[in-house]
Amino acid sequence: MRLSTKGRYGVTAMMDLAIHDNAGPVTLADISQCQGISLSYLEQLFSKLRKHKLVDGVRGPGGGYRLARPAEEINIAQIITAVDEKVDVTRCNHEGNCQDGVRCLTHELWEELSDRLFNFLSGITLAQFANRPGIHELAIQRDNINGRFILARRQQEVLQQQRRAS
Amino acid sequence: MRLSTKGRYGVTAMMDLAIHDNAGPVTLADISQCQGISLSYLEQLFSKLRKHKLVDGVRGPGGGYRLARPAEEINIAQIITAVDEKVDVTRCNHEGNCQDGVRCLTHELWEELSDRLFNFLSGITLAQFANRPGIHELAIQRDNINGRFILARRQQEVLQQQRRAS
DNA sequence: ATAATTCTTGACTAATTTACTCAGGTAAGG
DNA sequence: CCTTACCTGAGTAAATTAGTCAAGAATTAT
Repeated sequence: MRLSTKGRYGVTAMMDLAIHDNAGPVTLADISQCQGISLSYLEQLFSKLRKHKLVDGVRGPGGGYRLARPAEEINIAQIITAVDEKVDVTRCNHEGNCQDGVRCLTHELWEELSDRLFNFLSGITLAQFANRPGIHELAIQRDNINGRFILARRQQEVLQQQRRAS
Repeated sequence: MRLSTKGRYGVTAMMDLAIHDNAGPVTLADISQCQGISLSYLEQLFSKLRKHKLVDGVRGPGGGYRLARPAEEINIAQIITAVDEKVDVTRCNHEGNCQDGVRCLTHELWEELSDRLFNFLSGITLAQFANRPGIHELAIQRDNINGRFILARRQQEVLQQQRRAS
């Protein structure tokens, strides 16, 4: 049982967008350099994320990608199915023709397993992780190390505004 | 996110053993023919299952494989880790050196995900599925169709004994 | 004994999937 | 109109999967 890098890269990148959500679009070049993922590969992944309405692309200078919805409404299962095509452990893709055209003895097991897996992953949203205490501060540090100065500065501003407000 | 056939075959085959647990050892040739899995491939899988003390091999005529422990004490996670090597979705195998030797921003996410996945799979035992109502009767039907007459007969006897006892 | 049965092991391989690269677009902003 | 950045599709090396093939070792039935 494993998650392909596709799925993992997808979630990691989406987490990046979620953390910088209030600081404007994030470029793939940034994510690529910062996380050590090939740019062209990221483009493929984001093409799928876009088709599944999870991100919006903003073209031109100052552009990049941003979440298509609030981070509260995006969960891990959505991301993984978008880039990885499936969260399904049955042999027959839920069709029930696993053994000689009939459902095998363990078909129910796999169905139940898939469903419970999916529910489990659906219950975890981007917001749950992005809003953890200290994660934004950590992200700013990282961004400065990685040369994402503009992003780090905008992020810092947002944070200070929030502090003044509270 | 997917389960390799290795993991699925492993669990399916173990389920077969669990269902026939009280009817003596099951041969790989039986499982192979009945479930349409290559014999040599099954041998590889069972070699691993044996090394992980999940099954016992009984050589010679009338031999086969049987569960090394009660079905209550064998869970899905054990089987999958035995044949599939891992239930881990981190990039770094829990080592925390995902990004340039340091733990990446989402390392905790993957750790938590892996742990929860593992716990989830650990909670499902072979017994839970093998003891479902009607599953033994269904297995006997299947066995007769598939020419596993000896196994079917022994199974039938055990069932009748249980009925008399209750 | 010896033949039949079944597990046991290891080396080898075709096919598929993964994780990319490359080469060319297209849209938006300055 | 030029730079930035998204967007798309085709191709490909490496790894993994899902096997095959061949030989041997232990056990039981005759």
